Amino acid sequence: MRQKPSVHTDNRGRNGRSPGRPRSEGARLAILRSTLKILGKHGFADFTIEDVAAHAGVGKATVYRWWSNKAALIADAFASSTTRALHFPDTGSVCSDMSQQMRQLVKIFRSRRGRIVSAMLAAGQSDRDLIAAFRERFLKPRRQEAYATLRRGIARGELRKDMDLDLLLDSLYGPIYMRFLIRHDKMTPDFIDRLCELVLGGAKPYQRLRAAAKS
Amino acid sequence: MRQKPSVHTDNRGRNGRSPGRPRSEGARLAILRSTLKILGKHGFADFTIEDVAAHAGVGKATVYRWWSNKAALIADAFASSTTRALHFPDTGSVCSDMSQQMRQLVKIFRSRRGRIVSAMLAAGQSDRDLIAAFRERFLKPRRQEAYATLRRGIARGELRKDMDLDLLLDSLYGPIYMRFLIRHDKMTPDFIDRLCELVLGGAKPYQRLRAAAKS
Amino acid sequence: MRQKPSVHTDNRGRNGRSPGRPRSEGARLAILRSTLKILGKHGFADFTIEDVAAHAGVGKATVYRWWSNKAALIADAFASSTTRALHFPDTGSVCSDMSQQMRQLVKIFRSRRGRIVSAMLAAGQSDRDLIAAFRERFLKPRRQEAYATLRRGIARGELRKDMDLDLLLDSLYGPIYMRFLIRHDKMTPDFIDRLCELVLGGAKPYQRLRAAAKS
Amino acid sequence: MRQKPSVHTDNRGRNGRSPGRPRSEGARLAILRSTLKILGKHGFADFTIEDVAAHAGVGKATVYRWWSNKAALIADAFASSTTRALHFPDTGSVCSDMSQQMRQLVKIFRSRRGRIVSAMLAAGQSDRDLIAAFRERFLKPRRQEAYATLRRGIARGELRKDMDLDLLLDSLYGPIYMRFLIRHDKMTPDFIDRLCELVLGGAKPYQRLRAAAKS
DNA sequence: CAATAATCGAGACGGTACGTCACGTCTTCTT
DNA sequence: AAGAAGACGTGACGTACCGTCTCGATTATTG
Repeated sequence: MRQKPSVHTDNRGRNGRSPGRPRSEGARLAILRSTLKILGKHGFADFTIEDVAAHAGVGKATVYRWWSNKAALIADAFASSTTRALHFPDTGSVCSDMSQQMRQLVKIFRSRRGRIVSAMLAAGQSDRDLIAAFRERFLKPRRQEAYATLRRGIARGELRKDMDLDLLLDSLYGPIYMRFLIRHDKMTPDFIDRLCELVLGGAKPYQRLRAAAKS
Repeated sequence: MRQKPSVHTDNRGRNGRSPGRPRSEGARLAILRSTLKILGKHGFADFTIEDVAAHAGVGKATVYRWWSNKAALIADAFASSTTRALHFPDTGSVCSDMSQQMRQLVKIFRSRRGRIVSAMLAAGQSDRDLIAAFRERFLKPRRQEAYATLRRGIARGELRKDMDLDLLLDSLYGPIYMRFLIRHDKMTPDFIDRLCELVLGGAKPYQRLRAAAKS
Repeated sequence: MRQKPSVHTDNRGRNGRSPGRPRSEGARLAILRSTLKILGKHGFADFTIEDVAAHAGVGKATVYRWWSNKAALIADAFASSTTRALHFPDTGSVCSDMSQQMRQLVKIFRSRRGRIVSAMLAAGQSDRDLIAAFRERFLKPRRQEAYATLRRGIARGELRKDMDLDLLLDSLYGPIYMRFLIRHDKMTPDFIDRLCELVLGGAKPYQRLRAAAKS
Repeated sequence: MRQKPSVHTDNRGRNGRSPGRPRSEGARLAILRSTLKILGKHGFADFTIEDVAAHAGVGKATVYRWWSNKAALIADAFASSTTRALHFPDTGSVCSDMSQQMRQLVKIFRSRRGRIVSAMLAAGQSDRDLIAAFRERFLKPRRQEAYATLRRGIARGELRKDMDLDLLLDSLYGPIYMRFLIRHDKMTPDFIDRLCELVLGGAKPYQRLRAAAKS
């Protein structure tokens, strides 16, 4: 994303190829991999394009040819690091569906890849394209799945029909992001469980409240 | 905070003053003001000490003499910008107590001072001292007040007695921070209201659930 | 001259032609013309092969295929710019023979082609092949003609029989080159005349000195 | 010479000093010395500011702070390398006065310092300030002395009273510069002697010609 | 009142990374 | 096989800030 646009005018011929030497896929991958590695190791503060190029065995100009600045490179690298294993299970209970996925997210946040996420969010605070990339590439795809999970919960009568799903999701994930970024408190599995219980508890249909109260 | 310690060996004489020219209060204030102004205008990305010094009409060395690095300066400037008007009212209802304060917070986040907060959180991602300063100077003082507000709610029977207050506060504020930093959704008063309703709804005592359901 | 030799192994077939596409004469000429144009306009300092190729509508590789480096290209371009009109007349007097040719040389030096000569001499200071090319292609051919002119003068008794012709020619042309390169003084026709008079005056046979003195 | 002018606005106070840290004389000298050393060793072609800075143990910015480009640096370095030993003796004969100095010049041209001169003249072909510096700093001072030497010759009756001294000097030095730059012939002491004889021979007063012829 | 001492603005210092440019080579498709 | 196109690794360019330093000037306490 956010490559230098002028370069990408689509002046390819009949056979669907631009003239000239084609872009080196090897260089592209090496750059993205080095970006992730360096971000994960040193964080954003001493992340230099020069390091990336050297580590990838690539000329600096090749980096700048395709990514207009640090932010674009980080966004692309982040997006390319296909975050597998963040899918939502279907256990028959919203609460456990959500908490299982949230635990996976926390696991990522605590891993070396978490540094990349925090670097991206940090850099995004002075680069609207970058934060937009985070939303589009990371947040949105997962939200789509989350909607489905929550709708199953509604169908099963676990959640109110008129619930604002975005509000609900922010209430579930906001606390995680907050603890991740401000680091004022732990992100334990227990925290996740009680968080789900609290928030999803507030989203129960009113008729179920009575039943819950009776039990 | 975090001044260079070696310089401040306490060799003051009888009358409680060091010899030599005393520190210029004017310079100190000019530096802090310039810091806030530049952070508010350009964010953290192109915030330079050189700019601060020039803008404050001060030598660079004067900045470095009193603040050991960018982080210390930002933290100090941030702390000095006494955030008035974030106290918690006592209306007799947790929900409205909290939502009123949260609305004030959102108002700050949307103002030019919000850029300073986001700059601080961004910079904090690669500087543990800085994020610690944010916690100590900004988060903690307000948390203390918040605890009191919530405890009043418990006393009034609006919240469960065994409620984890930190979890509850993170559930209330996390979504705000998340929307503030990721900017994926609005931070309207209505959002605050429904957020309080949802989360505090999940924190009601079980006996009140029955009552609520009946009504 | 000085093409890359390895490429030019003489593997031509029966009909005296290599297989494959023949070299494009159009490209060759366009490159040489662009070289001269750019050298004449900008001098050697910001003369780039990239410019030449772009200006000639030619791939960079085509330039490098036929000229091993900048120097070779400049030398070739310079040589190709057939310097017409620098022959020596035969007026019956060495002095006027020489001065007429020297005036033509000065006219060239003062024209746009002069920039090319000075670029070549400048570049030659860090490239022995280039300065050698200048000698072989520009200086030597004219020297051959000059020798003939001077020998006619000797035959006519205008110059000493044992005169060192190279010394004499350097004494005549050296001052021109010096003023051309250092630009400390004018290169007027009058300068040429008095230069010839001075130097050729010193080359007169001694017996003529008496005669000259008597007159 | 040719320092960045804006920096040098003379805003010094009463006591004749600008505010701020004064320029480091050590750095200045180290840079000039490194410049000469590198030019003498590698010539102009692979003379880099980066090398100069590294070799002088100096930041690149310090070089650029005081010299706006390569040319200015070379000119300054060249000028600072006070070319001792190019004075004109007073032997009582113009011919030997001149030839002795010219031999010294040739000795310099053939030494490592000759590379510096040729680099300067080469670079001067695309930089009028640089060639001007050569004239002002190198050529002119020596010309002043040369005029005196020649005038002594006139006074002694060795040269014509109305001789154009600039023409005469160019006729003497032009051939040396030409051979130095084009390298088509030797610069031996014998060459110098015969050059002086030829040119100064052409500058003798007419009455002396008779005498010379008689002998 | 002089001496001492620490701070002040200014700005040069040795560095490091920046983003750009041209080098000379290469890899593609076209002629 | 040579052509145009254009990406490649390399390395110097000139700039911007970093954090440190060295000036003269200023402003206090100490003797």
